[in-house]
Parts: sequence; C-alpha cells; structure tokens
Amino acid sequence: MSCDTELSELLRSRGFRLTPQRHAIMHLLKASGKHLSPAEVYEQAHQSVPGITEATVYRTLDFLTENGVVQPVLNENRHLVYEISDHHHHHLICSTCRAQVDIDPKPLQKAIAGLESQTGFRINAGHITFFGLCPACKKEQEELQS
Amino acid sequence: MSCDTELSELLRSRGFRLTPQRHAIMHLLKASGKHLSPAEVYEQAHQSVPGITEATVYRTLDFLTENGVVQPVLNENRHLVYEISDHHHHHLICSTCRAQVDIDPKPLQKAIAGLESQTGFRINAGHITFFGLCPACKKEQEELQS
DNA sequence: TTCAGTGCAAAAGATTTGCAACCTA
DNA sequence: TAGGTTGCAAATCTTTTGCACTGAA
Repeated sequence: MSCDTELSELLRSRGFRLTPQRHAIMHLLKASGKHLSPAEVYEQAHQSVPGITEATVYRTLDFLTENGVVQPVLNENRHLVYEISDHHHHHLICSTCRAQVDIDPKPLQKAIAGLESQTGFRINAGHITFFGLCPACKKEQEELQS
Repeated sequence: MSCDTELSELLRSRGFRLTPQRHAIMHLLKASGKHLSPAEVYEQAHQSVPGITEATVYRTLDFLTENGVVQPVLNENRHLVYEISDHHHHHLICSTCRAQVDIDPKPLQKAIAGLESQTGFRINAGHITFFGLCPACKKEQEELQS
C-alpha cells in the first residue's frame, strides 16, 4: 500500500468505497510509523475528520485488516494495536520487564518465503513480535535458580 | 514447564507462592492444548476452584506470562488469548475469511535460534501466528484486480 | 507469623450493534 | 439513484483497582 491511488483502486475493484474516514485512518497510521491503539487512532483521526466516532474507527480498522492494509499486533502491554502493513520491522519484547528490541528481518523473511510456497498463503509479515526474556531478566532468573 | 513440581520450584525460587488458583489455571491451559480467552479460563477454573474471581484470572494470567509459563497470542478474531508456553506450534490465519492452517515449525526455529544468539534474548517461541491471505482469498482478490 | 495473593465490588475501558441518515461511485 | 458507510447512542463485554482478609511457606 504505497499511495492513496493504490488504496483507492484496491477498494473500488472490490466494490468498496474510499471515504474520508478510511483515508484519514490509513494516512495517519502510515504517517505515524508505529502501531497505534484504536483509541489513539480515534484521537488522531478526530483532528482531520471531526465528526468521526469510535465505532467507525473500530469498523474501519476491521475493514482495513481484512483488506490487508493494516495488521493487528500485540503491543508490549498485551493490548491490541494496529499498524500499516508496509511498515516492515520485527521486534522482541521481554515478558518480564517489557523492554523492546528491533531485530534483523532477513532471517525471518527467508523462513516466511518458504512457508508461503508450502502453504499457498500470501503472508502479511510486515511486523512480527516475539515474546521472551531479555538478557538482563534472563540473567536474573538464572541466578535465582542456582 | 513440564510438571507441577517444576512450576512450584520455579515460583518458590523467586519468592512467589503456588496457590490452588495458579495451579488450576496452569493445569487447565496445559490440559486444553489450545489457547483460551480469559473468560474461558475463568469458566473452566471455576469448576475446580469455585470461589475464583475474574480479577484473579487476569492477575494470574499476567503473572504466568511474566514468568514465561504461558504466552499471549492474538486469536483469529483478533482477541487476546493465552496458551501454555510448551505447546509448540505455529499457524497462519487468513485476514479475510479467518481460515487457519498449522505450519511446520522447523524453518522458524532455525531463524529464531539465530535471533537468540544475536540479541541475547531467550525467545518464547512456542507459538507464532502470522496473518495473511489464504489461497482461496488470494485467488479471489487477484481475479478482482485483473 | 508474615506478606504474597485472593475475593469482593465498583469503576473504568474497550468493543459491538441497530437503525436512520448520508454520500461515494 | 443504490447500497455501502457513517453517526449516534445504548448495550455489552473486558479489564483494572483498592482494600480488607486469607492462607502458603
């Protein structure tokens, strides 16, 4: 999803409409460059489309997800957030202290490409999150157990 | 996390207590063999620990997550669910029709092992979910766009 | 005995729904 | 125009919190 025209055509080809609300939400997610909660999306969308409601935000987020424009992700607080699908990056979150670190996407891309050919799926792998233990918490845990 | 004794020792070593509630929730997640929503966990836990409350379920799920016993996952309806961490399997979910398919874990394990040595994290990769388009929905979309 | 953990109950938050009006294609 | 979308408002569902009491170690 690289530009408005592209989204517009994608939607029209499926019989959907490009409304100001949909445009605003897609645009703001792209511009923010990070994942946003529905409440954050609402807050920002409200600035360009003053009459927008939370119900519309939820419906639009569902709609954009089903059409592959955005994707749902669990954030560091285990809440559902959304981000634009072309925003390629992956990260690790520490289950204990919630620290985050970005990771090199290449090794995963390779594994994912293999899965695509095995399953026939087109995988939306713009963002993958792993949970685990960061080095500090891992060390702490090991010391406690010894 | 393979048996009660193991969990018990893990908790004790960190100054935590093994309560009937924690035991029941861990046990039921292990026995179910799949991911459960907090409401489902509550419903099931209520049978072995009649007095348990939803607040305790939420607190226990947080607690078990922080200690690596369970992990949070987004289910096919984009709701937060939990599953036991030793339950190794990965799957794909179609964003459009929500079909699910299990995938071979091996290629991912390799990529993950690489990430662990790069980052120093211990990754809890028992369950990884990708969103994407299943073959049928992919085909349908391609036909619409041509 | 101690203090981590629980139940209770209420508050706060998040998400969904029906329906009439609206506006994109 | 037609029918996909939205706003509104209420209902529903989910998650969090403070506090006193309980029970595991």
